[in-house]
Amino acid sequence: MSTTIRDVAKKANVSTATVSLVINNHKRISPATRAKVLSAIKTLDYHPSRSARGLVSNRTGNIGFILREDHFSKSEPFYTKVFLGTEFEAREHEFYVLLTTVSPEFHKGEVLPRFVLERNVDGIIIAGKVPQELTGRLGEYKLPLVFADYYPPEGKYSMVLIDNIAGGADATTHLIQRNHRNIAFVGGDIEHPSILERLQGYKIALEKANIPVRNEWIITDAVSTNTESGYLSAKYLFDRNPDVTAVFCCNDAMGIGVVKYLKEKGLRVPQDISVIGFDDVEMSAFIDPPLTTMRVPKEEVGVHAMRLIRQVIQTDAKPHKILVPVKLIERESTRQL
Amino acid sequence: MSTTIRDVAKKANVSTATVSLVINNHKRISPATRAKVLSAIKTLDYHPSRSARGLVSNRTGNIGFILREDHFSKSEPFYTKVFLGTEFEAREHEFYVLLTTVSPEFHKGEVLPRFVLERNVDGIIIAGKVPQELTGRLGEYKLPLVFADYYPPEGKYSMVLIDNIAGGADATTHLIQRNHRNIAFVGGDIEHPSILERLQGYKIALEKANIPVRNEWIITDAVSTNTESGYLSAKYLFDRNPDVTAVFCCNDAMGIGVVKYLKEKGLRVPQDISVIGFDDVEMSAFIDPPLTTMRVPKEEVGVHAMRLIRQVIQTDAKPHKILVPVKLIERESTRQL
DNA sequence: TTCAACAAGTTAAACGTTTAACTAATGGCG
DNA sequence: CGCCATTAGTTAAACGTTTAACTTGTTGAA
Repeated sequence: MSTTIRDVAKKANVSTATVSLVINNHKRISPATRAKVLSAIKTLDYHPSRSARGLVSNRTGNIGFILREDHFSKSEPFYTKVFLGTEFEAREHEFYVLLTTVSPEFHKGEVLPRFVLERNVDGIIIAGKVPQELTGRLGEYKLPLVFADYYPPEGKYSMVLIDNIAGGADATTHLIQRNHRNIAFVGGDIEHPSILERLQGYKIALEKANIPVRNEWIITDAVSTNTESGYLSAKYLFDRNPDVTAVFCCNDAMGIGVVKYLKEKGLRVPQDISVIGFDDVEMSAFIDPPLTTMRVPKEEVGVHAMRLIRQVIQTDAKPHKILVPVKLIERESTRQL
Repeated sequence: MSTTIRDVAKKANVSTATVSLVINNHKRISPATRAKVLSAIKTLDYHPSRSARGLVSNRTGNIGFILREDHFSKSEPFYTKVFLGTEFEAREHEFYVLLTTVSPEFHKGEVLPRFVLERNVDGIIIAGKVPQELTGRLGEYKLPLVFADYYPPEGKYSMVLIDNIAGGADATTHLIQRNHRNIAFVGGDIEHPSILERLQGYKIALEKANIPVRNEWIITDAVSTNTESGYLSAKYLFDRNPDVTAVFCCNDAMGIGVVKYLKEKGLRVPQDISVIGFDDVEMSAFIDPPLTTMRVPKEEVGVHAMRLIRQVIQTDAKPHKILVPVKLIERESTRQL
């Protein structure tokens, strides 16, 4: 078949153990032998078999990446980009990422991702909100776990999060600085920590500017955080509160829905109503008007997650938290009042 | 550690070979023993180790999925959805998909995806256009290969393709039926077979309707097929050909760019110019006006690709080609002249 | 000179499966 | 009854690595 460690050993006139030690950068090898072995490896184009390695060392070189089905396939390639960042970082360090999606209603009986059961990963990155049942069950296996853009109620894991509070505050402040006072917040699924935090930021900014927080301007009862929900939330909001002049949307998808509703209703953005989103999805630059938003560096989140999981695997360090900052991107959906 | 085949064998009072045979559905086992073994497996919650299996049987249960970096991260989650389809189908059949991206300019010296070198996949799905150098090099390994939404110059592989010719013809016919005669085609990167085929469909439809094909209405020299290129192509087109009344864009991304240009120029869509796209990207429904387009069932492409690769692996059948039909989605960017 | 300490490498077992080759039991047929 | 075929299961080798334990050779301090 293909070349094995034995072929290399023979060619370099050493034992297979030596070859293995070279591959794994063991110190017990002299520079001379190391060079000899490396050259043999190169000329034979040898690559160790993953399966064999995994079998004996219990390190597979794979990282699992778990994502909710609907998060992956939704129009915003948010988690796709997080995944991409993970992939880049993984490649640098000879890891592979096994992506699997889970259904949003992961329930008791459901089987865990196969890579867990078959011990085919060294650690797992969980991106986005996933059902509690899943994280609970996963916790029983003592696989290293890292969360990205979400964290479960029990806080014993490493995670990389977006600085949603600061972002939410910055977005709101942007509107306040443009003389808006009647600023609404639109966010579905308030259960999601990220969204809750953006709301927190909103409140913090208002309070700092001495503007009272009014609950009727905070719409958080949509089922989901997509364009459709944004549309419906906007309808609900403006039917009851015609005096609102600016809307901070918890993400661009909802923002786009809000804009859509406003246009249908005959209100102009930003002349009549200012709208700011969050995420800086690519679509946002192309809708009419281009959406002002908070840019979230998605790939970076993935890169950090991968670094964290490697850390956890190699040096079971204690839980660690990374906050990735966001940045205001001013386009044309907000204006001075 | 975790439970092994030996634990199961002991519990069921049989040899490990028997357990293995049961797992692999071998016929040589009596229903009684089979039941006994299965029950032991269940109570012990046994799952065979991937690594061990892979080592001895040379079947890893993994399928590689190769995609160009820029295709994966681009705003249209086209290939993301193809991947998702693959994942669904894979899960049904106990396969795993290892996704890896390659750089668009894969050159001579560059290393192949690691899952190839480390024999960690049983077959590979290549989605979208990839550098020739890559497919050539991959061909040397005799790994089963299946192409999705692209095929390389040498036609010895199985593939699943979108019926671009019929789709291109249908899109063009849609415009013809609405009395358009001056219909342009906008498509970047004509090297891509899909786009060439859509252009073919365009020509076929025109000829069938006895409308002469005019080369100055066919813009195919953009570097890429994104929104930016669509914008530039539209500029080029309309600067020279103000008499064009409808544009068939080779994909929605370019379509959106075209619409953007037209609006900036003060032309209304569809009152002044009709625009039709291709792909039915989710964004298309949300731009202003919502884009008429040809819907491509993306997940389905992935599902078929996965089925094909399984076929090739299990029964090295001869190359096989699947055509997935597309469907007109009429929205508001086209109108009767 | 002796011997402990170290450096550099080797030996061989182990990882958890699959599978070819073998065995034992049973049944059918002349 | 004797023999062959068939069925149902077992034995043991093999897959390609890693790694603990061992060996051999060298250095340098007492």
